[in-house]
Amino acid sequence: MKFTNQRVAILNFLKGNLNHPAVEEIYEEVKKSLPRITKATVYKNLNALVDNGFLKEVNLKGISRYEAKLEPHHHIICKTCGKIIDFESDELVEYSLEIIKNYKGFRIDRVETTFFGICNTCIAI
Amino acid sequence: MKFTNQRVAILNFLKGNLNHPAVEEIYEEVKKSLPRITKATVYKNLNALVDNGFLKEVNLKGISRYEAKLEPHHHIICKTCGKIIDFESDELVEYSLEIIKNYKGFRIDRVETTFFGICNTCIAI
DNA sequence: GTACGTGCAAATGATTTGCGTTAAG
DNA sequence: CTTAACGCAAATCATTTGCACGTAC
Repeated sequence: MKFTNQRVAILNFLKGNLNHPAVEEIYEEVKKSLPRITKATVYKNLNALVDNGFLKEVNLKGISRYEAKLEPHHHIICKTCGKIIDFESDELVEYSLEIIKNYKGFRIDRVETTFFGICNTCIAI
Repeated sequence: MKFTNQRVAILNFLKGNLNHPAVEEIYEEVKKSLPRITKATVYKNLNALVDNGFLKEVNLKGISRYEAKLEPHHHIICKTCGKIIDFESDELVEYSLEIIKNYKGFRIDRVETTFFGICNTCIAI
């Protein structure tokens, strides 16, 4: 995989953004430094970066969102505004894998927990 | 909400199918008993049934899939063939909610764990 | 009887593809 | 130099919408 300017710009933007942005936002941001980039290029690069393990994809309501945080972790999602927050708990990962250990029929290699609720901002409104 | 023939047919099909089918499959199946039904109607009804709590939606790789199993449960997904298996563990639900209990900033009301791996069928191939 | 649902066709929106050109290694 | 990636436009695919007609309640 070649590390083109476009790819580096996308990676750098995502390394500094913990909000799990969707394609549109990534495109708008990267366009500031690379005005000739197209959305198709952003799509191709996001797919390549995910396939090569540089990014993780989170799908919410049919829309792909991306994060550069590669360590196993969990997500908390606000059902009202759609905000996604990372939540780290190795303890929860280990407990989940322990629970599934004796399940026959699958070789499990990854686990993720998703919490749903309402964030404080949306509660206040 | 009115319980039309179309809605009942969709609900009944999903109550007898644990494979989390996508819209296309639901449409093809329901069409057998209601040949004049359209895919738009299936979409509208699936949305209505989810909104009214008769179905749950599972999104995998940007495609919506549906299940009639309403109790909190977890999913095991085969990364190779995409098969989704239900996995019940009240213990895991409780443990997860206990872990998140002291997290400030969200009022959590639901949790789901997703396990990823390879199913025995795909391992054998 | 009336509001809600259906069927049809057309629109939308996210994502992908084909291809000639460009640049990374 | 050679191959992968870019940019552009067109295509694809899931899903939604508008509206006249039909039917559950």
